[in-house]
Amino acid sequence: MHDKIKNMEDFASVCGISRPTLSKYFNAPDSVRKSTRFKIEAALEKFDYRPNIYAINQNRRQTKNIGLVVPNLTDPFFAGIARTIEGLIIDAGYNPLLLSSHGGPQQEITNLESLRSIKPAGVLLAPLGRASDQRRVNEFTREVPTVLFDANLDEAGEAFFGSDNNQSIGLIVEYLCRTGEAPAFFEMKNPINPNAFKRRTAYLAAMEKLGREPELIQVDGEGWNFEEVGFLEGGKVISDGRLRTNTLLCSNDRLAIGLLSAAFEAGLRVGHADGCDLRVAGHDDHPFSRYTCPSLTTVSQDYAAIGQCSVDTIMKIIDSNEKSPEREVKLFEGRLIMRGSA
Amino acid sequence: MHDKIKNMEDFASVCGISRPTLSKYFNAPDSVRKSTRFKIEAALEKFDYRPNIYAINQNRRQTKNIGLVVPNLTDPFFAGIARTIEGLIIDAGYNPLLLSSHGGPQQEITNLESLRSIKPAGVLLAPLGRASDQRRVNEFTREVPTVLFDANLDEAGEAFFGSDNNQSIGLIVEYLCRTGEAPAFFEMKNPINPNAFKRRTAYLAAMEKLGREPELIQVDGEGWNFEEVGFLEGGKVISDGRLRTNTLLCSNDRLAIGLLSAAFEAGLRVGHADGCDLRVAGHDDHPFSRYTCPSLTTVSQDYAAIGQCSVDTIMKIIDSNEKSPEREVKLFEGRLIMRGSA
DNA sequence: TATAAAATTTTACACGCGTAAATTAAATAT
DNA sequence: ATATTTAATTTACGCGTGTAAAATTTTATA
Repeated sequence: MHDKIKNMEDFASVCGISRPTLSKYFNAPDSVRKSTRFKIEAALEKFDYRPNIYAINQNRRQTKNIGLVVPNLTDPFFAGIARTIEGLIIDAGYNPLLLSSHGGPQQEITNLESLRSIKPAGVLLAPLGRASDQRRVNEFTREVPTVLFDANLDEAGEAFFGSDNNQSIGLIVEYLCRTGEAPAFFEMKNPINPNAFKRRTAYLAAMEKLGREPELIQVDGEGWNFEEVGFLEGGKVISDGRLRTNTLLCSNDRLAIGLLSAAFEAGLRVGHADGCDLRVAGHDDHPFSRYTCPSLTTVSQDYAAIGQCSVDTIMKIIDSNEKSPEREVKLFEGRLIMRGSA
Repeated sequence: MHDKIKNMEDFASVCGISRPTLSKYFNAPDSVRKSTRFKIEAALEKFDYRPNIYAINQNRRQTKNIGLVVPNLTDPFFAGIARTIEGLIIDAGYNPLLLSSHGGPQQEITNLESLRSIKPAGVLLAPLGRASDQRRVNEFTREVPTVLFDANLDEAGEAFFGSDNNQSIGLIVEYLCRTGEAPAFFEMKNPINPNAFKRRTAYLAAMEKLGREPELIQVDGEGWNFEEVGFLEGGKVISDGRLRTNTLLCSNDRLAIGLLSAAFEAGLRVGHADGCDLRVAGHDDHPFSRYTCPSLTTVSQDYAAIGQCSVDTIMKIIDSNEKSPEREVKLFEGRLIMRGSA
């Protein structure tokens, strides 16, 4: 049996080359002579050695770590985005570290703190939004190159990429108005997510543009348990007879999912077919929205593009090694997903 | 302004004590004299210093890292479990590292490899199951203290904690038989998850015990997109008139969610009320199962207990610093969650 | 083939901390 | 108050790597 390889020194000697050359190889295999590269790779076959990641990162100017913080991994929507972005980070040759804030501003800060101790080359942050501790998030983004996505925070980070709520809400409002009664807007009174405000504003603008009378149905409810809010408060709205239109546009799919459940229990038929009592639409194209009863008409966000753009940008910042003079903001268009509910 | 604190040496000098004493403090604040502790904490207020995590881990015999690998974070069920366990790991004074295998055996091995380079004190692994590369997983568990949960693998790891499928399936089969027609068992022909086999067997045993004729409805479909399988194949089963009973027990909630959607589109009324065409039950108490139409009757798994037990056990192994002679296996009972669908 | 230039490898030092062993200080017993 | 025990602190060394600068080898040019 071979001797135990304990460190790069040992491995260098069985390769027949010096340790620093090995170090070069591991950082960029093509940076060593082809003949030495073959020697190294032959030895790698025979011995099982891998560089100590702690020793590496202690000495590198920069780690190869990229932090990825999402507001809530329990939401399959964010879980899906996280997965996509993870893949992009790996493709870029970096090591993603996924953290969830679990809906809490304290956890969000804790995540950033623990990322800081890992000295990441950059961070992709989907902040909680309104609930975020803006001061401390800002503090963090001044120290670590950060790109925000999904939810914007005032002047935090080097760039922001998200959805164009004006366009996407406009799209579905236009569709709903064209195919039936004008929609009322169903949302939480005090939404956590800043996109919620944007969508409310976008709804009002879209209705005005179409010459329709807007109607906001703002319900109670705190926290991130949107389905429950949609179910409980939606149920009240239905039973109280507060609906003045047969069409509801929900601020997001999760509210819509709860609302659909409430409508079902109230015996209402939801859909655009003849004989239906109610049309319900959502926003986000949540993974589950295909399997609601009826399936949910919604607007999808272009998360392939948002993810790609976020990763490209953080890479550019890392490579250029300097803060860009101005904060880049780019919004991507949504796509109408027509299904059974509206 | 203060001088920049670059390392523990610098910080020790502004504290007025030696560096090794500081090191002791950071590893266990109570292990230093109270007077020196006050000195340190006063300095911590004034200066912002935190030990370099890479230097720490390079020198410690053991890191404080615990790997946590789940088969698929996109599934809110696992996302919820992961969150629970993460909290328990933090409470135990360790640092959780969450990785998802995204349903792929290759990714699972990649996750274990990347965990190994982090030299974790222990790993909690919910394996893919049948799809796992058992040989390589086993290899890993021989090198790193590992506790399996959710899905068992033959003799891998120091312990396994999961649900007692016999008990839980028995529970719901008994309930369904008692309150209506005996259930057929709806599942995938080639399920990925080993729990699926256990549940099938448990169903057969439960039916036999009750003196009923079992019926397996095994549908095509690959991968982890269970809702889609439930929807597409469930739809076929319904339209082909292959149902000989009005009661279906699904191998898991996600299949049931898809099936409910298919039943809805087929115009079937699902539920246990008069005039309903079909009863559908699931297994797992998936976070969404409350909001299906109708809400899903299911069996909840005791994940608080499974998580707690898994964490306690890995801690015990880490503390005792030795592999226990025999592999511990413990199964927890499920609880019937009665809702509208059955 | 000799020479210059470029690429590669080696030398030498640094990184920031953990920890065993030695020393010193505090607590307890006499 | 002194001797003894125990706890806290310091000395001294090592961990496994990155990297600048020096030395060497290879390649290109004449």
